[in-house]
Amino acid sequence: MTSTQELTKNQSLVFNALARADGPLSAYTILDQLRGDGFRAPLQVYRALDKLLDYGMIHRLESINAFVACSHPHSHNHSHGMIAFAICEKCGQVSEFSDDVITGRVREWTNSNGFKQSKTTIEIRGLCATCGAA
Amino acid sequence: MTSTQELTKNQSLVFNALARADGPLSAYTILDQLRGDGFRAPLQVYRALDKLLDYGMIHRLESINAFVACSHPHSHNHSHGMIAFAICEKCGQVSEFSDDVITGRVREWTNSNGFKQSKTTIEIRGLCATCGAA
DNA sequence: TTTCGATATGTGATGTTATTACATTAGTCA
DNA sequence: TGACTAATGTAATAACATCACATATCGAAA
Ligand SMILES: [Zn+2]
Ligand SMILES: [Zn+2]
Ligand SMILES: [Zn+2]
Ligand SMILES: [Zn+2]
Repeated sequence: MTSTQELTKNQSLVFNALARADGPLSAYTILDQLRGDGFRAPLQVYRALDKLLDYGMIHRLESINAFVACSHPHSHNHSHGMIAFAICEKCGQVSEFSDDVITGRVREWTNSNGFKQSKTTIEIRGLCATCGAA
Repeated sequence: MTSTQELTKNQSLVFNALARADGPLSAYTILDQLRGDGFRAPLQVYRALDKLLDYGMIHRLESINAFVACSHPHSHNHSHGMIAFAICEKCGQVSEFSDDVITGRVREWTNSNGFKQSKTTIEIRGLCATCGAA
């Protein structure tokens, strides 16, 4: 499979739920939203999420146990660096960005410590500009 | 309270469990270790963990739902920057470090985006030097 | 076209992590 | 003492995730 996927029925349903949401969703929230489409069990959601993560179409936010559609439309890969997420704890808005300096510093640390990195999580929690101004 | 704490009985028990462990522990693993000391319920552990987190004596590893004693002995605060963790997925070893450049870049992003940061998670998962060599 | 293997799906049960709600106990300080 | 706060005990429940097993779908090889 290439980076542009032919999604299965369940994968499409889960991806569309995330794509139309205005923020991250938990697996169980997705399940509830898709009950009308025949979803009955958590595993139907988790299996689709796993594939979508593989394909790079969504991200998992470790610090809030939730999932979000990738905000880089039509380019479902981040080959050039680690991704950071800024998560608003009030409205749920998630901003995704990549910073080469951060990526480089992490690589320097892992290289000089012999650590073989497989996945890196960078999540900033706080208040977005809108919510912080209120 | 200052940064050097007089811990309560439960807080001491939980902290000591983490301090003597060779890696991160889940709340329920701590609970099981402390049953002999009279612990019966998860809340006894979670309440102690919350306080120890407040005091900066332990850290929560969001990506593995586990807790680890701070590896900076006798200086339970990290006032000068964000902390990153390198977590070995084979042996569980956790290395804690702080990088001013990373901290600075995150601050630059939040400042220029009006984002009011409250807590930042940086977790690198992979294989430590020992496990990666095997 | 039949057979086979790989992938996807359906479903119930179970495992793991964390919180709510309420009662009780222990220290602190007018 | 009485009033207040912090800490603790306990049961129940909520929230998140996986296991085990059965069934279905699809494409390639024979
Ligand atoms: Zn993305
Ligand atoms: Zn917001
Ligand atoms: Zn620390
Ligand atoms: Zn290791």
